[in-house]
Amino acid sequence: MQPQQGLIEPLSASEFDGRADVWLMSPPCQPYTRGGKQLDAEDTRAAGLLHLCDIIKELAHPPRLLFLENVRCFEKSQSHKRLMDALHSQHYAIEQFIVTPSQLGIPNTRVRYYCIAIRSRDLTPEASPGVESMAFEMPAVDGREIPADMGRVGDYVERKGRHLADLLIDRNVFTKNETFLFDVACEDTRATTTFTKGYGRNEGRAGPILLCDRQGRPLPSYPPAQQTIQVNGPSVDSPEDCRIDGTLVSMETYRHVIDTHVLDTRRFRCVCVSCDDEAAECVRYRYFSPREMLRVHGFPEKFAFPACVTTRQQYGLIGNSISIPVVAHLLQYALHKCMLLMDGEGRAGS
DNA sequence: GCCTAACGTTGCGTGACCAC
DNA sequence: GTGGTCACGCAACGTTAGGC
Repeated sequence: MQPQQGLIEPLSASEFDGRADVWLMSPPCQPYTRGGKQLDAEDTRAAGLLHLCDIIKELAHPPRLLFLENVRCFEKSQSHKRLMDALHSQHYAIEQFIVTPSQLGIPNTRVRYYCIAIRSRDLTPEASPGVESMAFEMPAVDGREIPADMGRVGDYVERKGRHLADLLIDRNVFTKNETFLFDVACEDTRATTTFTKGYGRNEGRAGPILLCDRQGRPLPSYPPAQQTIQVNGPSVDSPEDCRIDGTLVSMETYRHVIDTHVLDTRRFRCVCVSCDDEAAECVRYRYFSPREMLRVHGFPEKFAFPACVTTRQQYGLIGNSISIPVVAHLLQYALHKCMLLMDGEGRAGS
């Protein structure tokens, strides 16, 4: 089967019916993200997903597994309600997750919403009751344990190479933003904020920056106290009570998922570069390299962009990407449940 | 009211490329 | 050489929700 590119809206139900057992979806996030206007279903970029919601209701042979990824806040949207209605109409069993790579021991926060919908071949509502749930924990997969230890940023960064010096951030960035709390990571840091599409060009506001020396080599710990004027700040996603489909999720439940700054409260800091003595000159800050970002997102070491893709484009693509370990973990969980369901069907049919 | 985060957005300048 | 088009990068700016 060849990959195809095109609009979803012109396609009819017959072009989907019975064609695939698994649908993997990552619809545009702009209608739902806090960074946008949150036009939800009114945003033209939601049209493809909403069309698929209508299509699902019409299918005689719906996919057995449907997997969807989107930003946090999608779960509060009208589009989400339309999706749930469509899945309920086809008697899917629905599980929803709001999780982050830090729950798999990766020192990075990237809170995302995931929906896993599984459907039995038996069309009776009793067999697939359409139950939905929202979880803030990584599910266990076939009894395998989830890593309990949080990794260090030092496990993901490059330590050698002339290109590291090219990643140094101009000091004017810090003098222009004297009160801004940068997310400063060092080798020992065990939590970083989300890398976004604008990383590398939005003056350190689109993700974490790395403490380093003049050659861009990462430093193991934070600089002396006189290098900073403020060391505690708000996390990227502040804790809050979250109401999902009428159910209030407690702050404490949500907090441990999104509030990873409790792991390292020192890392949000204003960067003061006014002191230009020799000691201060030894401490610099740089962007993470595309390779380092790829590692944090779980891409294999052999992955490489085509030569024609500029560094800026690489930042944009990786910042707009998914966390592969998180998606892989949830897909393993979903496929394992599908296998169990098929086994049950086999026994029932024999 | 101010500050901050966020798979932002928009407008403008620049350079490459092509046709004339 | 000139003018038009396009892609790209940069910088400034907008939006919304939530914390303090």
